[in-house]
Amino acid sequence: MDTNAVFKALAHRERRKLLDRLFAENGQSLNKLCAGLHMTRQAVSKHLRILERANLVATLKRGRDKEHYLNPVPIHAIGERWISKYQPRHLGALHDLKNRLEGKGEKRHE
Amino acid sequence: MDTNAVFKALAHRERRKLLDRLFAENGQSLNKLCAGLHMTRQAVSKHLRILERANLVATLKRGRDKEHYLNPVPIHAIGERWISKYQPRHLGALHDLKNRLEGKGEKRHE
DNA sequence: TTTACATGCAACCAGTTGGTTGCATATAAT
DNA sequence: ATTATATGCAACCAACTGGTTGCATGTAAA
Repeated sequence: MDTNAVFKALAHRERRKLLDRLFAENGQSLNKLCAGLHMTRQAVSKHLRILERANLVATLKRGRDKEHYLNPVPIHAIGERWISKYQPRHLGALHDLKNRLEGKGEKRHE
Repeated sequence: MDTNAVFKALAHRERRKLLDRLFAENGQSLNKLCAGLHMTRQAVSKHLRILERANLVATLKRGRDKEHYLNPVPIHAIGERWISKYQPRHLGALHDLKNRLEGKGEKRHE
């Protein structure tokens, strides 16, 4: 998985909004996804291509529409490998702090 | 919290590497953090400022050194509000899929 | 077969990003 | 006091990003 592509894809409000919309209703067409976004269809298309390259959405051409489907796997992977690393895993922040002060090692990722 | 600033700050390999380094050893000085990165100290300083503005690192001037401390809170917040939303929360992917097919609503964030 | 609609593609452009170099400043060490 | 070290600041620059417009193409509807 291209972690960098995923982070870069997530680093834009409108793209996160698009994911949000697909989460709410999967399989929407380009035109449908454009509604309410303050930019041209072509701009939205570019954003969707970025999400697609990051493997966050998959597409399916059906008739003259292009359906967009959310793929949660890369987000899950980032959560697992990246986010959870920085979080208290056991009994809250105090326990975590204690671990750090004791110098206990942690697995590193990426 | 400025979610966008955090995502943008994370959308760069070297900046994630810097967080990694601070996770491994907190409180490092600018010079120490430069070691092994293929760019000038000034560039690293810029990256650190971006992390600082996103509230991902806090700094403390001590003598002629500037110490950098990791702040895991924004990452935690993103994990809570953003990442976990896209993840199976209960008994694995099948359960999650079942929920979606049943059209159960989920809280939305941002 | 026309006409309308959904999308694709390419050129272009302004603003941002990510890096550099050069110099200034502040603190520590000799 | 002098020298060395750690950092700060500003100007500059190439490359990338995020948007536009204009036109082409493919599919559905009348």
